[in-house]
Parts: sequence; C-alpha cells; structure tokens
Amino acid sequence: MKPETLVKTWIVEDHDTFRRSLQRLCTPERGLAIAPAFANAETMLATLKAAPDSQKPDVLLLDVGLPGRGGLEIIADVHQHAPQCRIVILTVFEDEEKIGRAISAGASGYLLKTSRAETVVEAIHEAAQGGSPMSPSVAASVVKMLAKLTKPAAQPVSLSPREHDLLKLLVEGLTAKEIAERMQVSIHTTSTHTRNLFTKLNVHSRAAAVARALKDRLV
Amino acid sequence: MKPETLVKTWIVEDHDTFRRSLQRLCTPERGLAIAPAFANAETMLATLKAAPDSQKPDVLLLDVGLPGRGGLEIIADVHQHAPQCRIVILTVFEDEEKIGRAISAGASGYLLKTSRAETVVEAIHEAAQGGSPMSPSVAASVVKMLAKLTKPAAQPVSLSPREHDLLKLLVEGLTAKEIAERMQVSIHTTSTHTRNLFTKLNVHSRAAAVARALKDRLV
DNA sequence: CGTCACGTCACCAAAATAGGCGAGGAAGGC
DNA sequence: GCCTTCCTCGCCTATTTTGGTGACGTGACG
Repeated sequence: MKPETLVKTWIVEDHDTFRRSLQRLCTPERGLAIAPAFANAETMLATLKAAPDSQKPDVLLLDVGLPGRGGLEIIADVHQHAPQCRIVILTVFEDEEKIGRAISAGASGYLLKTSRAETVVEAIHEAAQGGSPMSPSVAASVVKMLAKLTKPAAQPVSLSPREHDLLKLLVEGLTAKEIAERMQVSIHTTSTHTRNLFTKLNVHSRAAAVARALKDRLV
Repeated sequence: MKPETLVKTWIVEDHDTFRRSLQRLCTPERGLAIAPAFANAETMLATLKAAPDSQKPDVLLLDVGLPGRGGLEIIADVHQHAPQCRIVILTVFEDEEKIGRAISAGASGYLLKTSRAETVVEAIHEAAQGGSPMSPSVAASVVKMLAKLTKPAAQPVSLSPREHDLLKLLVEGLTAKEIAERMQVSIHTTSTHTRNLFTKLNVHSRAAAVARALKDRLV
C-alpha cells in the first residue's frame, strides 16, 4: 500500500486554527501533497473550476459546521467538477440525520473532529484508495440506518405466487386491465386476487397496498 | 477507554487452524477474556442458551463461510438469547448482497479474513463499545448501499405545500373522503389537488402516485 | 395594475375500483 | 378418498376515482 504518488488533498474549514492544523498534517513524509486550504466552500469551488484536471484533488476534507445550508450542497458541485474526488466530511455533528444526508449527497467518509491527527491522515489514504473512513460511532449510525432501511415486514405476510406477481404490477402503477393483460388472465381474476391481497395486507385500496408493499419491502 | 473488565468474546469458525489463531488472540493482556470457540453455530447456540447472563458474550465473532444457509439465520437467535451481544461477521465474502443481508440481520461489524490480527482485536473492542468495525472495502460498500437507498428523485418535482400534504396522506392509504377531512377542505378540493399532483408526478392513479412518492422519496 | 401560482369549491360523465357471492379445476397433504 | 390452498372465471352493485371544465379569492412579483 505504499503510495507511489502523493495524495492530493484539499481542505475546507472555516476555523483558522483548525484549518492550519489540518494543513500541517499534509506532508510528503505522510504520503500527502501540500494541501490547499480554504476558509469557505465558495472559494474552493471557484479554484476547483479553474483548476486543470491534473491538479484536482484526490480527497476533499470538508467541514460542514454551519447548520442548515453548510456544505452538503457543495458535494454535488464537487462531484461535477472533480468526479474522481473522494469527499470526507469532517464535523462535530454525529446525528443520523446529518450523516445520512451527507452520504446521500455523495460523501465517502465521515470523521468527527474529535479524531486524532493520525486517524485523519489514515482516513485520507483510505479514502483515496476507495475506502470509506468513518469514526466508530458514525459507522455504528450508518449500519443502524442501513439495517432500518432494509428490515423486512414487521408481521410477515405469506402471499401466493400470483398475489405476489399482482402486487409487483400494482407497485408499477398499472391499472386492473393492464395487470390482467400482463398476467394473461381475465380481469375478473385480477379482481379476485386483488381482494384476497387486500385482505392479507389488511388494506382497502390499491394505494394503501402499494404503500404497504414498498414500506415493508414485500416486493 | 481503558477496559475496566475484560471483553467476553466468543468465536464461531469452522476452520480449525484459523479458529485457534483467533482464540490465541484473546488474552487478558489485550483486554479480552479467554474466548470459547466453536466449530459450528449449533453448538455455540446450545451453549449460549444454557449460559447464565453473566457468562454471555459481549462480542461474537461469526464466520459465515458456508454459502447459502450459513450463519445469517443464527444472528437472530443470538440476538434473542443475548440481546446485548454485538455480532461481528468475519468472512472472505465482500459482495454487497452478503454484506447487506448480514447487516439487515443485525450484525454490527463486518471484517474480511484478510484483516490483520491487531485489527481484529481492535474491532472486538470497538464493537464492545458500541461501534461498528468494518474493513475499508466493506465500509465503502455499506456507504454505497446507503447512498443508493436514500438517493432522491431523479427528476425533482416541485409540489405545492398542499399537494405535498395530499401526497403524504395518499401514502398513508387514506381515501379521498378521509383526506378531505384531514386537510379540512371539501372533497372537491382534494380532487383538484389530486389531479394536479398526478400531472406533476406524471401518473394516472393513486397507486402509481404512491409508488412514485416512496421510490423517489418525495415524502 | 396585470399576471401567475395557489388554494378553494363546484358540476359533470366515463371509467375504475371495492367488495360480496358462487363455482369449477388442479395440486398437494393427510 | 378428503380437505385445503390456489388459480381461474363470472355476476352483481355501490362507491371511488379519473379527468374535463369553470370559477373565485388571495398573495406574490414585476
């Protein structure tokens, strides 16, 4: 894993002291190129847009300290102008809300500012190699979110094969007539299946059935 | 972070050599209690069921080498008999499918067998403290999955406040009448909103609107 | 002041759906 | 054999939904 070339890192951090500390971490001895550092995202973006590809960063350390509008929107812009750049969030917030939004926006890593200097350096290298460095508690949040998002039905329902087919087509938004065609049966049959399906799902409308199906991952 | 008590770790690993290697890692000098090790999940579960709470493990290192039925079902059983136990998967597989299913099942961590001994020990401690140790590439997969699951609408739609309200109620499976009550308006109004909503969402039925809303996370 | 988006309400008709009933055949378990 | 589940098809009606049109008041914006 010895770095053949220095990892180009950019830094966005509004606190002067902390920004300089980060900047001092980036030394050739640590396998990192001298890092441009910016006090706000706008100047960084302007520089990024003007930079030739060869000078664009491999990793961007991004502080998203400001609540509300703060840096998450920036991520999309960075991806647009430097698609290969891995973005590592560096912040004091560790609530699932913020973590989830950062990852949705395209962040690769998420470090807390309580991380040790050595950890940050490791994280930069890890990110540059395609990994996703995260502080332990952040990793736990991410795993928790993923588990929640993929958890199956609370009370599992056993649908017959045809009912399952029907449900999938319902979720596609087809009408009864279209479903009958797709399933190669009479519209009366789909009607029967639909009624049975409603009973099993404990709903009284197609819309509710679709909601149940998608929420409980029945499809 | 000094461990005041030794972390009780159990090991399930079918390869004799590797199992003994893991077992040798668990020493008081490393902050770990002498670890019971099992060649298969069944005997581990039997032992777990018979064990008093005070002897139940803090962390379970679980090999899920066998493809198909292998260990993921075990996770639920372990959670049932030792709710506080953190489960760390230890395997050679690193495809998103397996990782996702392990996490859905309730695993806290996921290590590749290529991990160094020192890393495994760190992971055990991290898991015991509520973290989620993962090999870098696994972390990247997890982040990628989470990003995919939470990515917003492909083509964002701008709904008016009332339309958004309506959509939320639709997703709850309410009928037009119920929605009218909830929104404190006439049923004719909900009808108008519904039509406009359909146009914006480019659908022609409530079911399709619900599908679009949930798939594109418009709610 | 005009315009536009929005929310509200209404009337209308064609179409779809929800839901109840019965009934035959095929497959599988006991 | 009997029973159950599932799939299939049909008939029925009340209700809902879809989609079109028009209309009024409000507030924001230029």
